[in-house]
This record gives sequence, C-alpha cells and structure tokens, in this order.
Amino acid sequence: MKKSSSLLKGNASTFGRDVLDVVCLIPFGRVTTYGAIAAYLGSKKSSRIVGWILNSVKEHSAIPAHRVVNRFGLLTAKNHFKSPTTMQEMLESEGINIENDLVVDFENYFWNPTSTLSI
DNA sequence: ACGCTGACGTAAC
DNA sequence: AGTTACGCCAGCG
Repeated sequence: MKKSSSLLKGNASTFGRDVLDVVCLIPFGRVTTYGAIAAYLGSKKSSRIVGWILNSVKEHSAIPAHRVVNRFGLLTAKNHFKSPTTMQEMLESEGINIENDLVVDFENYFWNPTSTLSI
C-alpha cells in the first residue's frame, strides 16, 4: 500500500520526491514530524533526510514545509526560514499556537500520514 | 569522482 | 537513567 505514492510527478524514484508528496498533503492547520514522514515511507531511520529534503524547498514552492516539526513539536526548522519567526507566524496564521518555539497541544494538531493515507 | 554535512530518531552502552 | 554513537539519503564542495 505504501511505496506507491507518486501523487505528484510519478517519478518517485527518489526518497525526496516521496517526502515532498507527503508534506504537500498535510492538511491546513495540522502539523507532522520528520519521523512520521520517514516511517510512512518505510524508513523511520531516514528522518534526517526528510528535513534535508525540505531544505531544498523554496518558500514559493507549494510545499508547506512549515508544518513539519520534530517529534517534540519544536520548530527546529525555523532557523532555516527567511526569518526565525516566519515559521511560527505561518503556523499561528493557521490557528496553531506556538509558545517558546513549541507547538501548543502538539499531539492534538499532529497529523499522522501513516494513519491517514494508508487506511 | 569522492567525501562531508545536514531542518532527526532510535538503539546501544 | 543519561549520554554517546550510528543510520538513513541527497545536495554540495
């Protein structure tokens, strides 16, 4: 069931393509983690790569990279955005409250691709 | 062409 | 129980 994502281009030969597909599917006002995406792709140990792939994502891309945080709900990626507060601003703009770079009620907003996409 | 680094997570000591 | 080391894949020097 997994593996056959290829929701965007179809050339899902690379891990990065799958990552972008999943991130792009994150619902508005929801967040997910690098590990969840990696686990959905079949390699939970590849969580590092997920973040690295997102680094290639430009803000003008359709990929909501700001909705991806680490497993603690910490905005580790905020440092990589235009401004350290950009990520927080965008999340708050979606109704997610951030306190001290940490997502409030993180598990409540957490979106699990494995539970949602691979029913 | 080769090697290192990097937005994490888990296992092992 | 806390700390250290490793694994994964892709982009860049």
